Amino acid sequence: MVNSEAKTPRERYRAQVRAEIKQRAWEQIATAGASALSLNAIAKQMGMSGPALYRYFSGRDELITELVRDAYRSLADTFRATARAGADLAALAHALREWALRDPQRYFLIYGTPVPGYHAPDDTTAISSEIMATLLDACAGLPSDGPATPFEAHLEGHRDWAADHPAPPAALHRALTFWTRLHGVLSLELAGQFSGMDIDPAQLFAAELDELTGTPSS
Amino acid sequence: MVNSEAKTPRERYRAQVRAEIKQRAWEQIATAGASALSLNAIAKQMGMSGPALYRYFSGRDELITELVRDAYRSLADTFRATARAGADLAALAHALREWALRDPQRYFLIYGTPVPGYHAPDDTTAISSEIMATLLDACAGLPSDGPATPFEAHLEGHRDWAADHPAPPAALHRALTFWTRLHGVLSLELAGQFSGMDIDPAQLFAAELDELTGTPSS
DNA sequence: TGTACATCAGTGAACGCGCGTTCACTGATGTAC
DNA sequence: TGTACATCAGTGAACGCGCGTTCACTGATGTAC
Repeated sequence: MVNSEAKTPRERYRAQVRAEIKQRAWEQIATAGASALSLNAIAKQMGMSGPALYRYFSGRDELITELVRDAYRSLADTFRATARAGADLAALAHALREWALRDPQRYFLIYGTPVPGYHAPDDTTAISSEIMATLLDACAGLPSDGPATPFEAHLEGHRDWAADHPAPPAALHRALTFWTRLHGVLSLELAGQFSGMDIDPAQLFAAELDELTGTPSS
Repeated sequence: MVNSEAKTPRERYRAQVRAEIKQRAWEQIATAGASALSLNAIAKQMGMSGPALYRYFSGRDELITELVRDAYRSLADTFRATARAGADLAALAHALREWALRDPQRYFLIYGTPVPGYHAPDDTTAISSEIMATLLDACAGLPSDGPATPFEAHLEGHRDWAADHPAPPAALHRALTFWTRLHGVLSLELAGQFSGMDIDPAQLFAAELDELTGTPSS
């Protein structure tokens, strides 16, 4: 276990090729969506034969699973880094938006239309609750405005998710609305639903964010 | 043009088979998602050969386009009917939720992850703004709380969408947040994102709705 | 009412395609003595 | 330092599959006289 970073040239090469496969996969997803991801196409792009990829991934499913995991990890890391540098909701919101805009299909791979059959691997739910935990930390500090709502009463009983982060119902509520409202704007924006009407999605996003943080107008 | 409803037996039969094709297509989409829709599979289900379907649709694309159109029409009709029977936002919200829950994949076909290449046919945007118009009517009657926000100032200049429905910026704003917030909750619910944490999506939906209508607690 | 013809739904064979995946193999790279 | 061997990346052929789509055709249904 000592010096587990030490890689033989072969290991280094393997990691490098694996990385290139994933990168091509992302390009393909960005271009034609996740359902169009094809091992053979990736191999052709890399100037290799199709079966060669089976040295690096046991099959298409493992590759997709890996991409999903990486996407979650990337978002979780972005959140963590943002939170570390002064955790407030606005910063998290903008980090989220930038992350989503950088690669819309990556966002959709996580939060988009689910494929009825497919079930995400178990460890992604762990990363997902890590994201939630970061969000909860940022929500805990805020003043709770107004009395507890019926929904917060509902949350009172079931606050055992985001495991080691017990939080008051008001914070849970805010974290949830942060998530759903920003996702609402973001996903419709990325899907191009605002493109007909001339609305600036960034401003709608900002308006929703203002209402979440209590800032009347930034 | 007189009596355009009068159908010959052949026309009746054609319409019937067309309808069955679409119905099977919906079943297939509900089961395996839109990307898995296959003409041959539909034909097999109906006990016909693949090429037979080309009597009814010029190809796979036309079928999908038709399904998208029907989905928009269905939602627009639901909204219209709801609005006619006493238009308030809560009724529209519940109509939307029920419509989405009845067939999640139909909801996602419209508001879900877009396929990078595909562009919806033009007439769907017309139906889409019909939906928006209904929503705007329901928003117009509500009292505008508080002063105009920066976002509403932004809307002031560009309120020419939802064509013949000029509306004050406050109503536009409320219609947009109605849409994005409820979509936020709904799409995450339908995607199963709440399934890990034990939250009742219906209550979260209700909480968001309450905040939209100004009801402190229903 | 009966016959001749046109319309048209549906078939079966075929085309070309790309997919995921397996298998036996070649040849280069690394390891052990 | 040099030789013998093991490891392993990548190839090419092959399998079976399902897809969308075309085409020439059969046979039933409807239409016109």
